[in-house]
Amino acid sequence: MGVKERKKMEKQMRRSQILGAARKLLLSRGMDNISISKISRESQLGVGTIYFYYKSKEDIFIALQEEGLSLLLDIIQQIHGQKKLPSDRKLVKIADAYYAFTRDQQEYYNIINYFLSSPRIFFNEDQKNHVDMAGSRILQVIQEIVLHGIDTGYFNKTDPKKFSIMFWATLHGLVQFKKLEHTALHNENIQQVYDYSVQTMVQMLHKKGEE
Amino acid sequence: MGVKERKKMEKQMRRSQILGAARKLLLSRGMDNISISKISRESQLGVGTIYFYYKSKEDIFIALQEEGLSLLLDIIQQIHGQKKLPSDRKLVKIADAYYAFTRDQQEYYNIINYFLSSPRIFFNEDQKNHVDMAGSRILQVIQEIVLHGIDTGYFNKTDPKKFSIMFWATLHGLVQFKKLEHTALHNENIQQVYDYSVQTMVQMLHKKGEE
Amino acid sequence: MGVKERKKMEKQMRRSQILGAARKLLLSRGMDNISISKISRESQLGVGTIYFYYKSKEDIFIALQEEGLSLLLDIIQQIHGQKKLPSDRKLVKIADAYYAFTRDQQEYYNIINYFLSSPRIFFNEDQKNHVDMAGSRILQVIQEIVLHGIDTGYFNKTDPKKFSIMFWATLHGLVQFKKLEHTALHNENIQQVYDYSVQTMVQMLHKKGEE
Amino acid sequence: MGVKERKKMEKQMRRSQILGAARKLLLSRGMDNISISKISRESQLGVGTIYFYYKSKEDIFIALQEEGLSLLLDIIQQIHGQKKLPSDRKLVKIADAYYAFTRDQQEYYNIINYFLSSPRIFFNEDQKNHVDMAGSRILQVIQEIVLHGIDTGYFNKTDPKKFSIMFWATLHGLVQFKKLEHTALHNENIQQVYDYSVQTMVQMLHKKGEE
DNA sequence: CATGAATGAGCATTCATTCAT
DNA sequence: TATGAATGAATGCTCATTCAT
Repeated sequence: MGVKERKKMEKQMRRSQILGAARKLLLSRGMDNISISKISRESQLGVGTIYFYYKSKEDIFIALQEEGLSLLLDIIQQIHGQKKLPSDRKLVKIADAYYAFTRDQQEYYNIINYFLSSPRIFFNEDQKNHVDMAGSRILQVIQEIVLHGIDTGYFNKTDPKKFSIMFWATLHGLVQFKKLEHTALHNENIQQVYDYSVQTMVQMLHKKGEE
Repeated sequence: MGVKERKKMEKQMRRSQILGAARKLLLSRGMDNISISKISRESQLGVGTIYFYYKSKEDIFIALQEEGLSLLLDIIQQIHGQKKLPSDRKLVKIADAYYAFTRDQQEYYNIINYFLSSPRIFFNEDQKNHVDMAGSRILQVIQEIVLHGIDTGYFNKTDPKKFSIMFWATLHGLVQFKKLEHTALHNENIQQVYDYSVQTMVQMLHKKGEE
Repeated sequence: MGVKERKKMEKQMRRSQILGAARKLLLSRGMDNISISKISRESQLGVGTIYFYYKSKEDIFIALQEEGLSLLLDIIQQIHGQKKLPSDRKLVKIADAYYAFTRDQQEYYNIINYFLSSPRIFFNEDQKNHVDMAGSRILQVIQEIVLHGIDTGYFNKTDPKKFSIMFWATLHGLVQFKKLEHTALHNENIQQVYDYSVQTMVQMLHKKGEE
Repeated sequence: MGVKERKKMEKQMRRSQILGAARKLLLSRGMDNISISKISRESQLGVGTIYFYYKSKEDIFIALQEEGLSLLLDIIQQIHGQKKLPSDRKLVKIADAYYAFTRDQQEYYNIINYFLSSPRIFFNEDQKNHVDMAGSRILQVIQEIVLHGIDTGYFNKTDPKKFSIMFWATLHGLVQFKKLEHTALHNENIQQVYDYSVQTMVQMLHKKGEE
């Protein structure tokens, strides 16, 4: 019995050994520079071994993406959990947290972003469902906040689902514009635009005249 | 001098010959299927010749991106040029046109998106200035519309530049979410969210109570 | 002794378990898609276990070949057993049965064919005797029929062994030509050639003038 | 002009350099042991170079097969060209020549045989046509001989095409049985069976009674 | 007996790039 | 200028086999 458990532990360890190597490569060299043989070299494991634990390169990417998403989700849920915080503050804080995430966990952001924006289809139906559901949790949290704001009469009535998607898409789009700061955007500071946008969207939710 | 000019002309012709082949491959086979040797075959030019005119594959991509951007810019400017159209209608039409563009000119959209979402930095200083200016013109048009709306008292006062960037980023972000329609978005129709978002943003610009 | 016997039984069971998995893979996925690890997965046994019972992939193929041959032999013997059937009818029926076998049991046919047409020598002395005897039985049956035909004065005198080998080789060769039907054979229907050949060979056996 | 021709010559040389290496590997190690990288090593050329001259592994196989077929065809046509030889003697000589070919040019025989008997589909439609047409020439020669024999009243009337296919298939099948000589065939000498079969088939063609 | 983790050579193919002509 | 032959590293992935437990 102890044997079985140890085996299981070791298996877990190998998986994280592989993921560790992949993560290291991801963080140091970027998405386009990961290959199975590089992971093999980095992890000191044979290529066959990599394939024993992950049945394709995509599976490894998925695991990494899930890491990133769950990291982000944790942050967001931690904010969501602050019962005393009013709904609008929650949205602002979440937006800020996302901006910080894209800055501080750049490569995790990159990997999430990579799959979202690539025209290529990387994942089969199963994989897609698996991954996207993780991302869907984030949208759900925002939706819950909006819904709660509406229910308590704090926010105007609006389609909470549509609003949440717009909200998140706006943040997402703005972050991608960051690299245009000094060219197309003529030195307009993206972070300020980001703050402006968040504020604007949140104000939209507030009942006119009340405030 | 006549000689010099002819030489320059010929050089231009070769470049457009190459670009033509690349464009054909882009539109017919997609981004991931362009390689120098394929361009060589398609353009009836030697690989060496390709390299003489474009020093790397990325340079060709950049040129194609410019094409796509200028295509999009044309559409937008054509809308902008409709003097009789009120500012809010213009914004809606531009948004609709962009959505249509991402649908109908998918490969051009993909290549624009590719550079925008890639974590890598592709451009040297020269290329940056040269290329992104095309994208910047789009934002300028929107900005002009917003500004004109404010100046004529049609829109609320708001930072026109920041608003334009937000506006565009939202559209851009939403289009990228399209691929999540059936997973993370739980079958929420993105086009409807897109319309909702455009409407919402435009309404924000309108003076309260007036309309 | 009872223990020894049970051990032997269990060993047989394991072997047939492995063979069952291999057969399933053979019939469903074809020869080229069998690998030890696939057999391992299919049979619910560890790869090491497979190697314990069969010391190589080829050994498993040989076992499958035997299966196929014995399947074919059964069909042929069933025909041979029809006492009332005249010798010439038997030959025709056997030929037809073989043709049907190559069509309906394609993967068994493929594996038999594989060993027969491969330039490599797969068998060690042991395997040779063991395996080929199955094939040899088929020839014996034909030989018996021919011999009986001659003995009863139904057929001309000819070397029964040589004739049988020629008979079988012709069928075998023709089946292999099937894939040339639309190219080298210029749409000549192989089945018709097959029938023609069988008839021709059988007529050769008949006494001239009689019938 | 001289330059162009030399280039062409050099290109031819490279092709035969590659084919030479492939042939050498084929003859020394057998079909299953050829890989592009082995050809690359053997020919002292980079793998990329191989692919520059042959666009796939299959193309190389085809070239080799064509070599073999044309070798065989030459022999057969040389016999066919002997105007004085009666039709039956021609058939016997061709059969003998084929038997000798399978013995003396074993690896060429193996490669032809390999593709004929493999259940796998190696070639696309184009490649198949290309190759099989070469094989079809052999059958045509036999057919011509049979037809000529019939026309001159030397042979019985029979379907010349069907007969030719049967004739060749029988030879082909018998050669494949060679490896069973000491097992399934119980030491019956295949060459004798071969001779017996050829004689038998040729006699069938002769008018009864005349001879 | 039975396991299944680990291996690493091997596969066909693509590619951006160089360079002698 | 223009060519296209040559390169060889790189890719994702499979597989038969071994061996410590």
